[in-house]
Amino acid sequence: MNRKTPVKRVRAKQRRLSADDRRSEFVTKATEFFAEEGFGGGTRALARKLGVTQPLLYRYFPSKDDLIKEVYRKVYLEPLEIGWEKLLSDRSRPLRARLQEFYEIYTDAIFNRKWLRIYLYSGLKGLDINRWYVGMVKDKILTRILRECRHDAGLATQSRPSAAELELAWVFHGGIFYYGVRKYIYEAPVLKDKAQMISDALDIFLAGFERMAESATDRRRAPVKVVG
Amino acid sequence: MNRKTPVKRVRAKQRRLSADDRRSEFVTKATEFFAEEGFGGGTRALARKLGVTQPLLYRYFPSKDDLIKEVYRKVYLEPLEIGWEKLLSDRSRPLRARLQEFYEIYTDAIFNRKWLRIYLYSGLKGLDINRWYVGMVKDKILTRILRECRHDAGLATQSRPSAAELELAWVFHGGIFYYGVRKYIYEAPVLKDKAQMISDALDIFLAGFERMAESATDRRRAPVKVVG
DNA sequence: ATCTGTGATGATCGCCCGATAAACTAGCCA
DNA sequence: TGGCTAGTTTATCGGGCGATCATCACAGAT
Repeated sequence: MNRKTPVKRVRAKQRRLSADDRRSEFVTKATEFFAEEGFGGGTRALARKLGVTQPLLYRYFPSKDDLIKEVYRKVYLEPLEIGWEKLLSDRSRPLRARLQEFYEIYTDAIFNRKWLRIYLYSGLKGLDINRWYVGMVKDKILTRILRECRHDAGLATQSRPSAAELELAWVFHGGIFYYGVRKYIYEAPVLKDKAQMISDALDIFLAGFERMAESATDRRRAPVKVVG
Repeated sequence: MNRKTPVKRVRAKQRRLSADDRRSEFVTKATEFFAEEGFGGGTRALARKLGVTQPLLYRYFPSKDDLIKEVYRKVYLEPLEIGWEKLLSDRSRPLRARLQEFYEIYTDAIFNRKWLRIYLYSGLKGLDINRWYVGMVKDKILTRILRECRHDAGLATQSRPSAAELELAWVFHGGIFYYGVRKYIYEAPVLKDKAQMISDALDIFLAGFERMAESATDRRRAPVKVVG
């Protein structure tokens, strides 16, 4: 911004940061704060963490709710910067390798205490942005994965995935997601090697999909149902 | 319970319930209340829901925290009344049928808005009872399932499950659990037929376990790892 | 009918919360 | 140097919170 200061740059300014920098710094720290304390955490405690006084927050954000909304925006948009669309759909590479790489990168982005906690808090509040995210996972990740699986199995890729297919993908996706919850929310011991967990989960998902595809090809029936 | 009342039982008492009944009624309603509002919900609003005044709560519970603890106890112990130990270990029935029935009953017990919300709230707070429950799922459910799987595959059942086996079971279990989260927390559309979801998930889990067991029998190697 | 113990309430305390207004202060330009 | 403006703090308000206490109301014993 308006940063001239031709000379005398010697002493860095200790406070008085530019408004934009200050704002984004506040949002970043507020994200960590609310991740730990929940959104019931007080503005005074937050200000203490920021090293400023509480009323100063209200110079940058009209209300606590507005600050919280910015926290959501930041957190929810973070993992979207990966650009997974191309990664998943790049048919010059084997499907399994694409899926393995995608889930390694995706979980690198969301498997941390901060992201998972804010995600769960907002999910419990039933916020629109949470519903939006879940819908996006369905449309941009699971549907895409299923289309690639169908292509790989030599099936038609036009039609939308069946409800049973989608559920299979959700259970697979949720199983991986729950690894992060166990590790960072429950703080329970998990298999150290995240990549191997993904690999094993992929094994059984792909095997399951093939099986479902076969039984759907042989005759037009619902997937195997062998309840005793 | 000094409940004599030899005659005159005609008119049921409209208020003035016995202390124990009142207490458990409070805990039940408080569970619903905190499930919706979170534990930040106020005692006044809770009392309004109960149809009494706020100070009355303090006649039955020394503090809000004590009431909350009773809510936890009630919620966490609820699904344990099933008696799954025998169900899972009854080798007179086929393994798959046992697992199918167990997960249908277990999810009947925990897949509701109340249970899942309280569980997630307490998980985010990092409460001991939550850690205890996660450990119990591991020891009493997953380890047992894996032992039965090993028995079914003709493997030794003495040794504790390997970390990779446990992770496989966790991903499977977590995938099913996440179905409930999607339905009752995110309120997202899910496959209507819960039993079929369980059946499909079981298919791929059992197939995955067999595969892992085979590769572990052939040579003592880690499960297939086919990253391209 | 009166007494007594307990279920239930009204009034209130001290505290912390989100938010506001006024006062102060540091950097910028004439 | 003397303002002007924007960043920051001090003081404070109204309100809701958890919790307490004195008081009221009612069922059962006498």
